[in-house]
Amino acid sequence: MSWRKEQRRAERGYHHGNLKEALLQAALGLIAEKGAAGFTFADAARMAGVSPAAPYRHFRDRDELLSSIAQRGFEQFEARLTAAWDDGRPDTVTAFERVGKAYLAFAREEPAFYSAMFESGLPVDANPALMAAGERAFGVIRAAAERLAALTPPGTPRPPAMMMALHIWSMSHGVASLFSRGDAARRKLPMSPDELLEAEVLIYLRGLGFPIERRPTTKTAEPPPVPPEASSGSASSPGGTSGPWGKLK
Amino acid sequence: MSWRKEQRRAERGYHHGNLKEALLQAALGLIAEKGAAGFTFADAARMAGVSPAAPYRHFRDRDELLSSIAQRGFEQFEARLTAAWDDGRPDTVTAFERVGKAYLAFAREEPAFYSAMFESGLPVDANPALMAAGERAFGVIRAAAERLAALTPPGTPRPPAMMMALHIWSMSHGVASLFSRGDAARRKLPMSPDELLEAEVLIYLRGLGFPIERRPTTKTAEPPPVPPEASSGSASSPGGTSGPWGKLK
DNA sequence: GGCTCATGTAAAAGCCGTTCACATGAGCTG
DNA sequence: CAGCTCATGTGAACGGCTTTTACATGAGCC
Repeated sequence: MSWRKEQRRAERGYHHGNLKEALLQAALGLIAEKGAAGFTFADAARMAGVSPAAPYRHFRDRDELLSSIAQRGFEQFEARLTAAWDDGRPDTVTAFERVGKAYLAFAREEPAFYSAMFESGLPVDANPALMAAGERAFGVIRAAAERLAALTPPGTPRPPAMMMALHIWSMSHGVASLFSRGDAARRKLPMSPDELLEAEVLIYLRGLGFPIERRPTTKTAEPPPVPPEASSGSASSPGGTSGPWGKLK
Repeated sequence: MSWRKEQRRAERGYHHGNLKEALLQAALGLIAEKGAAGFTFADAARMAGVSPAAPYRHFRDRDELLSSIAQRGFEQFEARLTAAWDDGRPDTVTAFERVGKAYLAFAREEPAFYSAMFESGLPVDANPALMAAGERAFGVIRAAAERLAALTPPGTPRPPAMMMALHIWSMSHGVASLFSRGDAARRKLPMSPDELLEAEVLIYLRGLGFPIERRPTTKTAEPPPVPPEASSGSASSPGGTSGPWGKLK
């Protein structure tokens, strides 16, 4: 019955060699499976083949492991947002849209990180490193908003970039939390979360004075804001998703 | 040492008389204090002065108690949104703004309910009654969006009301989750969550073609969209909060 | 007055987080 | 290579939580 543990130990010796990393990986899998709340320190230890007390050599407590994962999550999040922004290429609005998509994609594809980052109830402000990592991720959005704000058409007042960034963040986060995760994703929607967010952002930008076309067919001087690869996984809108609400009504 | 328990029992007899309600109230307080994750079935029992097994006579398990609270929360949420909407009085845009404010106010003033509703990780779709209650609350936003959509100025295409409702919901939820709750509320912001959401919604509506003034001073035919009572608790914008971004920049 | 059944209790099993004394062996030092 | 040290892992134990089970109580009804 317990030969398994002996076997494990025979395979790897008394010392694990890379327990910290193994625990992080195990936790990541467990959180993805059962959520940040359901994740268990003991389970992670079991999965790594060590005793329940072993993790305490690498993390002060369960929360510190969770924080470590959240921090890694923010770092990967920042990297993905930065890649999506691509310094505003090929044009600012297109890149901006891509950042929003990347936000949703991250929430969808990295549920464990997302969960640790936003749904674990961790005291963010108690951990400076964690807060800084989150700040850096938000910095990508803010930088993009700054570039976008500088682009407001002449004649229209220039919105504060910080406010724009906070608006975009709240839209992305709202859509991700409500429609792009877990059970909520199964809600009946007239459009995909990606399309929903895209329309939302485009309408918002038009409200700021940006010349966004109202229908997929009519175009302005700017190139179409959605690159081809972004249409993957989208069930509706065969006419394209470049307008604020595609072919809907 | 244990005379307390005896005393309790002496006060109320062997049977509690209203344990279910007492447990719900106790849980509400505990969740407000320590979050939905930190709340404990045993604690609620202790607070009600009964043994740890007693709650099982009224709730299948801890999750069912949590679900009950979430359901009540959605009902109160719906009531508050309905009151804020006030059937679109005195004008549609004003009432619409008030609904957004009510969303944030609920998140702020009823942290326990909000926590159970949106942060507890409950399997919403597994509980039809809970899902229905949530649907009814969202119905208020949808109804408001329908009225607003019917008001789009002539010449501009009419947006799908459902999409508008989802957009408004995601904005409200995003702002509430990120800036209006717990530690996140302590983040340094250039404006209050209320102002942030108000500006966001107004810019969005302008993007849909609604004639929203760009500055507090310039007015259109519609009355100012913010009633006096809404400015309470707002630290900045002495010039009023009626413009999409007040006196900022 | 006596029955019944909803409601509460005590005890126990199984899990988890956390701590502590102790075991192991990797790597340095001479 | 011998021996020492210290990081890393173990086992046992404590208290707390959830949930189940057998038993106790007494409110309401005939």
